[in-house]
Amino acid sequence: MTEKDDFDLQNFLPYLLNQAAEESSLAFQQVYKDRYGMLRTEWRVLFHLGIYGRMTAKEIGTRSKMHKTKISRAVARLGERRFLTRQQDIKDRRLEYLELTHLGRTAYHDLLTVAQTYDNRLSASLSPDENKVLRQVLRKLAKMG
Amino acid sequence: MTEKDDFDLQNFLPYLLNQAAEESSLAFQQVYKDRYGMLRTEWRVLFHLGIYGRMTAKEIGTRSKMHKTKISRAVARLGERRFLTRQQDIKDRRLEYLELTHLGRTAYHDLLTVAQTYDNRLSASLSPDENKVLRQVLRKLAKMG
DNA sequence: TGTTAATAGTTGTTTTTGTAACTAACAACC
DNA sequence: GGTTGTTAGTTACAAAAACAACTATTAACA
Repeated sequence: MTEKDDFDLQNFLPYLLNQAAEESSLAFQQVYKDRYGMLRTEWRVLFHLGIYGRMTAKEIGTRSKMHKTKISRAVARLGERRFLTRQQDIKDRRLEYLELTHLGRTAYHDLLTVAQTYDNRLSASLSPDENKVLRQVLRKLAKMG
Repeated sequence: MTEKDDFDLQNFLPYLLNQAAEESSLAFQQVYKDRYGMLRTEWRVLFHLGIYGRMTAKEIGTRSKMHKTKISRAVARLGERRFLTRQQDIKDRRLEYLELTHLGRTAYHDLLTVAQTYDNRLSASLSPDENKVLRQVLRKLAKMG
């Protein structure tokens, strides 16, 4: 992409990434939305706790790069619906440890199965090399500024 | 990703794609926002008209897969700010042909330059093979269901 | 032609998100 | 110990997106 006139929106990386991201998450979104009435921020918090275990909102923020207000709201909603419990740290009362309840773990495992199936389906449409390169490059891009 | 316990959020394609998309569009977003007060939908419409020329809102929708209400509002705002003109089709008065004004073309060319520089910078951080595979795979993913 | 269906685009209302300002608790340091 | 600065998390308000219902116009066809 050096000539001005050659420019194609379909080759502009941020645009292309966005299209692929949107398209590829649509079907999964349908599941967590229809089955549990969750938003994207909410399944993300659920998965962070499901995968990495008990942690604070701050830690979720560091790992996911989501803004703290998003996390705060997602946690509040997941708490109301009994998907997680919140427990204040006694030493530092600003901190709250979040942990999935039985209900939360059940939802997590259910969605995990869906996610895995879904990811496998996406992977299957790509060659082994495409898969490897894609994930590797995406991780690189996700880290840049 | 076959074992349940192996699941890593950082390897789940929809999540990974979203992270990369968000990160990679941040700096560009800053430019069209700060320089022209535009939203994502607005620069997209601007680019569609800049690249492909005069067309209707419907055609933009088909090409971009954006919902018609988003397009309608983006067009309205770009019109108010004199970035484009709207001209009703005489044969079919439901249709309106959209076309960039001189002001619109100026903004388009300015942002195009930024986009190209930006895309080049992203490309430069990847190998030629990574670049090729990435774009090819993203286009494939953007088209699937 | 008259009635029904389809299409292009808009508007109104509700959800979500983004931003900034806020509270509560702790830390640092004089 | 009292001031000042930080940090974790929440809340309030403004901006944007999603969704559904709407208008105006054309197409289809009995």
